[in-house]
Amino acid sequence: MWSSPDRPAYPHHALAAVLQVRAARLHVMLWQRANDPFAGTWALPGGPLLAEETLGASVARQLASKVEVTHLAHLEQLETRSDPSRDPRGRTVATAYLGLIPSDLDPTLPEDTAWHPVGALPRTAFDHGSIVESALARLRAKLSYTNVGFALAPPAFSIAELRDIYVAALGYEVTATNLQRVLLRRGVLEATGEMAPPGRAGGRPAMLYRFAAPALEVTDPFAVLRPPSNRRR
Amino acid sequence: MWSSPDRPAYPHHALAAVLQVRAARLHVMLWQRANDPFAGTWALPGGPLLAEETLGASVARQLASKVEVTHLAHLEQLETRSDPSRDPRGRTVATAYLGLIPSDLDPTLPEDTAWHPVGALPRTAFDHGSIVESALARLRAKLSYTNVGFALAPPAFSIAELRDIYVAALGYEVTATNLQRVLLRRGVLEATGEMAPPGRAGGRPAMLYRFAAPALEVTDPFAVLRPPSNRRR
DNA sequence: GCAAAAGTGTTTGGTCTACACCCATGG
DNA sequence: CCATGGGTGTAGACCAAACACTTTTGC
Repeated sequence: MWSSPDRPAYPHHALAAVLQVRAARLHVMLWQRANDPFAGTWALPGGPLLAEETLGASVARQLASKVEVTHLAHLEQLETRSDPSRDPRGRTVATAYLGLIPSDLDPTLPEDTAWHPVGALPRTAFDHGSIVESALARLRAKLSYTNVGFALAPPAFSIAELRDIYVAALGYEVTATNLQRVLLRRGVLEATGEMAPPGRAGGRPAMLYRFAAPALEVTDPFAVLRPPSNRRR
Repeated sequence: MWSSPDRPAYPHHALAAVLQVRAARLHVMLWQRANDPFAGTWALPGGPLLAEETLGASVARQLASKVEVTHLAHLEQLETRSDPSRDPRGRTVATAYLGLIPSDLDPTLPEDTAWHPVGALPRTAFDHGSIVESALARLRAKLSYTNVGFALAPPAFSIAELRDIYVAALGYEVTATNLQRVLLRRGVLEATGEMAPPGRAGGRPAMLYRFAAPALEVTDPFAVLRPPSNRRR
């Protein structure tokens, strides 16, 4: 390390707010601290940034002890927290990431780790509660103008299943009709050609869809103030 | 410091991409490095995070040596860069901020510091070129769905002047007519009641407007997938 | 045939773009 | 009274919300 009095150095942590829709509710993965400070409260998975890794690699490495990394369909940087008093033991800087896991996966978690509904968090450690809020806000915003849904949905799904995922993540009602039309028009979804078997009570079998792109894309970049159209030369 | 081999510590830098519209073009403030590495190239203002300050305070402090901090109408965190090789001298982590200065101000800069059009950057140091790109993307996105314009515009302005600012920042044409209507309908702008004197060539005098709120607000949060309206009970 | 569930047709409302036109000023 | 620039009126495109209606299944 090449720190000095006027170039002080601090341990840097990488944290992850990993979100998944489970049983029609959005959950966040937390682990329960055994030791002080904040013993007994719940914290985001994470840990120190090592010498030769980027923050992104660090988050992936730390999460590997919780879930298989291949289950993470999306990972993006959220924000960096630097309040000198955020850790009572001494100064740390922490960079938080948002991670998303498709709803069809159910990774086996370590003993101390569990899913918690984002609407009913237990007592949280450090500033982790407000980081979860940030993650939630980011996800909700991006569901509207990107295709992030791909990271919450299974590989194939009916529109009704997708609607349940969006409702859980957004926290308000969305109709299947409009969701289908918005996403199909934008080319975010495409039909697989398969059908889902009807439920036990009968009903028309649902067509199955998939997300057209397996990575994040901005699908509606300009809310307003669009660039001029080129219909006139 | 309480670092250890498995909790390594790194100097942490705070950087600022300060943008301003000058002469109808968007510029970024850069200073020219006198020493290696990257001697002669241009870098973002910034410096080490000190022991008792937050990143936000650090950016403000570092910028104070370049411009009066009161000139900064807006400052927000952008992203954190952690590539181990981003500084050839040794590992650093850097958190970049976006700063905005209204177009009517012309702070006197230090000798080594100058404004550069974002469309024609000189050779840049470290990863600072790509940080400027990030800042630009963030500003352009937020011009569309927030009132950030307040941080680029003077206290009062005609719609034509505001349009010139938006055109410079967005990089494409915007008509004064539509800009006025969009921003007035949303309540982002309000008339001051004053008029601008007509130009030397005559012409109808312009009404002067101001931004209704002096701080960042999200004015169009949901591009699509809006929550259901409550017009029916 | 009837209930259940999926999907389509259609209406309505809202918002933005584009462009024609009208207004207010200096020479 | 005409050129110059600012502002308004209005038509058209597009998009999404809402909701009625049709389709397809199990019983």
